[in-house]
Amino acid sequence: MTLGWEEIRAEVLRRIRVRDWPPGALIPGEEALAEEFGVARATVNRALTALAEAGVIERKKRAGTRVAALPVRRARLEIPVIRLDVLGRGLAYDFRLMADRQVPAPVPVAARLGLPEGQPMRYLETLHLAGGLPFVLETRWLNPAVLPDPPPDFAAVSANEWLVTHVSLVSGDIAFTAEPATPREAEVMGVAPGTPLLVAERTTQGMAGPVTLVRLAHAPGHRVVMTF
Amino acid sequence: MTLGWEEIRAEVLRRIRVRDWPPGALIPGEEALAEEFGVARATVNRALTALAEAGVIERKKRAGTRVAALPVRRARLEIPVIRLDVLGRGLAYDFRLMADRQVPAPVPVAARLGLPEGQPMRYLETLHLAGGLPFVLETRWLNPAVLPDPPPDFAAVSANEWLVTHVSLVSGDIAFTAEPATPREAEVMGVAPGTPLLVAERTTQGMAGPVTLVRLAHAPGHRVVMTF
DNA sequence: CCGGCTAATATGTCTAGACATAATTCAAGT
DNA sequence: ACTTGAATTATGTCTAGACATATTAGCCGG
Repeated sequence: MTLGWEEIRAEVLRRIRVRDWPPGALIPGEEALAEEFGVARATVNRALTALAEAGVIERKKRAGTRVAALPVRRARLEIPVIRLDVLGRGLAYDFRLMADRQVPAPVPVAARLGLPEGQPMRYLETLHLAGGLPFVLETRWLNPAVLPDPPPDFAAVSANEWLVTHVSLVSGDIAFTAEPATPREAEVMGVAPGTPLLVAERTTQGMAGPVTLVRLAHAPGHRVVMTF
Repeated sequence: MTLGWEEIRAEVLRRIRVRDWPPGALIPGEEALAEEFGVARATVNRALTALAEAGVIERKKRAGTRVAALPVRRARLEIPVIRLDVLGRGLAYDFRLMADRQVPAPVPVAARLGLPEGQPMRYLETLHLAGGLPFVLETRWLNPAVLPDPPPDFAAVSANEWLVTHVSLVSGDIAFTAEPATPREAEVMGVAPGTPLLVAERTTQGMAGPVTLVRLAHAPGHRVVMTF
């Protein structure tokens, strides 16, 4: 039986786990491991590269490879389109466009996106429903420069989904916070004002500049789950 | 100038972004791309493998490579040890061990970890401080089977940090929720009961079974930030 | 028309060898 | 002592070719 790179990764990981190679220790070079396992150096390299990406080891040219002393655990969050998220929970999906206006960007919004203050923006408020009940209230500021002419009908396709399929998003970030429901959120979602809501705030940048700032206020009890 | 795999990845990504290759479309095979870019197939493979890991494309043997129709955006969360998280914010770190008891596992805890009900467990309550102010209240159930004899002094090293460096964690998950501060949390953290708190609940499994279930209640206003 | 076998094909992985690059060590030279 | 530069070394990447594996398309017999 001949070894593949995944088996080598597993074996190296095992030795780290049983503290054969304790945190901070230097592990043998690729050449030595290749000989030990009877494979080409490239195969060892593939395995170690994968472990480095996972944060288990740290590699430096000339200095060699060492076991990460304080392994940074990385969790991956897959952010699906809201519709698929709901369907994935076995619930019926629907949404309602609650507001759609052209408004000058308020200062905090403009600042977050790096746009001039007062720049006209599309403001959208969409309530996503799961099984007929409020699931997420989406409050979105959209840079109209990214929209085609004529603009899409966000009452037919949710802005969430239209953007994913029609705009090339380059980078962005998400921040999760716990916030008391605003009066508006309380009213729309049918909860008491001040109820703790899990809020995700996302900004995204496209190729041609800032695209959107969106606040997703999740219904009480919502859990965002990640595995590592 | 000769092309490397990162440049090929960038070029393929560019073509996807400008919709040269729209979502759902089949892109040329590795052989064809290799010829076009004047590199070996392995180099193209390296580039495409990276894009597939990022969720931009989907690859299947025989069927070829196609642009992901609904690109699932993946965000990565790096979970540092709390001490480093605080120091990284430029604040002084300290912690206080508020409780340390041996208690039979309550049903929900035992169930979440897959341990028999009533199993004796170590219960730890640690308040982490940033700049002298409450930062996180850590409520931890720890499987004593993973502890050495004699057990470490969690008043000297926080359980959070001791576990990372001394126990090989194999897998686990994190869930974020927004919850009203319990009376205990309100008292310890100096906030009004019911204040929305961002709560992270983590379970981790080691090689020799379940390790710990921990609830991290973050001070109001805490943001968990991820980039993608 | 359908089920199953077979051949074709694109990706997945491996090898052996080469050169590139970064980082460290150590020897000069000022 | 301090700086500069060259040799060394481990990882990073690339090549050309090979075989492995999954999946599909098509053929063929019932």
